[in-house]
Amino acid sequence: MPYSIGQVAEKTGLSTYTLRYYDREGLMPFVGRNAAGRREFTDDNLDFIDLITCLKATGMQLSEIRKFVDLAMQGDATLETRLNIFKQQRQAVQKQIEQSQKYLAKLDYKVRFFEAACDAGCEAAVSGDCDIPDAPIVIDDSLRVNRAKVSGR
Amino acid sequence: MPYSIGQVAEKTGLSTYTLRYYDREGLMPFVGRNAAGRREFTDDNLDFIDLITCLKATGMQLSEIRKFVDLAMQGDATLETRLNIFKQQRQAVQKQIEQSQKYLAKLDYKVRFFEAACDAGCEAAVSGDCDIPDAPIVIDDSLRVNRAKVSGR
DNA sequence: GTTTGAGTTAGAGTATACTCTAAGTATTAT
DNA sequence: ATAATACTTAGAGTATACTCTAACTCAAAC
Repeated sequence: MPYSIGQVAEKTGLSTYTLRYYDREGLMPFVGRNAAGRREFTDDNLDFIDLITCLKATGMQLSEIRKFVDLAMQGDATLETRLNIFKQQRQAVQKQIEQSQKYLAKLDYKVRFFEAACDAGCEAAVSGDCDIPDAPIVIDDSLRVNRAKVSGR
Repeated sequence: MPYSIGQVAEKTGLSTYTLRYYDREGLMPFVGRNAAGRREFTDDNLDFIDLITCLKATGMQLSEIRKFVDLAMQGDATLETRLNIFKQQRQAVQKQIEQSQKYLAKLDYKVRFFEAACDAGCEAAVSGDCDIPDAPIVIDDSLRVNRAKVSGR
């Protein structure tokens, strides 16, 4: 039993607007139509939409995805080209993750910094170097604004 | 010695257009001007721009960053609010990394699948389940299109 | 049989983040 | 002194990816 566009919207989390837009942009040339001209999605189609979502979410533009879809429709002659696209995208995602981990370290530092600042009652009392993400955070107690007497000690 | 907008563009990789746009959008209320009305960036300013870049790159919209900047300009009274923003953003990045790792697994699977397909000469010979990212990939040799006699065996 | 709900298209509108142009001012090099 | 270069602003233009509207068709429920 094929799925209607509304059912696919539910399953994928994409709006029907988005699904039609993707179709218009040539991202879903494989989707069939019934006698009344309505789209009929198969389970295979859903898998392909998941792949589109993966490529999109990892930073590939719709125009690039379109090129990939065109290659896929050409069949086995484009196997190597498609392999290379996936190799490249995999590498891109690896780099993205590395970069995200750097940003995470920076945000970790900021959390520690602002925890110390909240503790001291002011930013001026806290020093440290955010460029070395796990650098020590030093509180100058002479600058402490004992806003809230902190528990312990 | 303060930096001109062009020097900051070089250092940060942001264009002068983008820097002025960010300034206009209220993301850099801390940047000073000289007698001629030109922007003068300090090293501290550069650090803050790096932070903006970090928040932006981890998915925060300029309008949200603007709110954070406004809080930062209000000083110590907003320490806790800012701490919470960083806690939240850190969590968001952790989730992003987890999601990216799932996408990476899917792409890994696709690479293995297309390597097998290239080897067999056609997609039809290859089966597997991409939803279980490291599922075994099986080649049906009876469907092999010996396009290029592959080395070995 | 007619209302309701979901689908269809073409095309307009929106959001976000730039990116550039034009007209002008200031600084530096020759 | 003048030419080149880098800055200033306001505001227009662009890219990407949706998101919605209007007018219409079709199928099922009452």
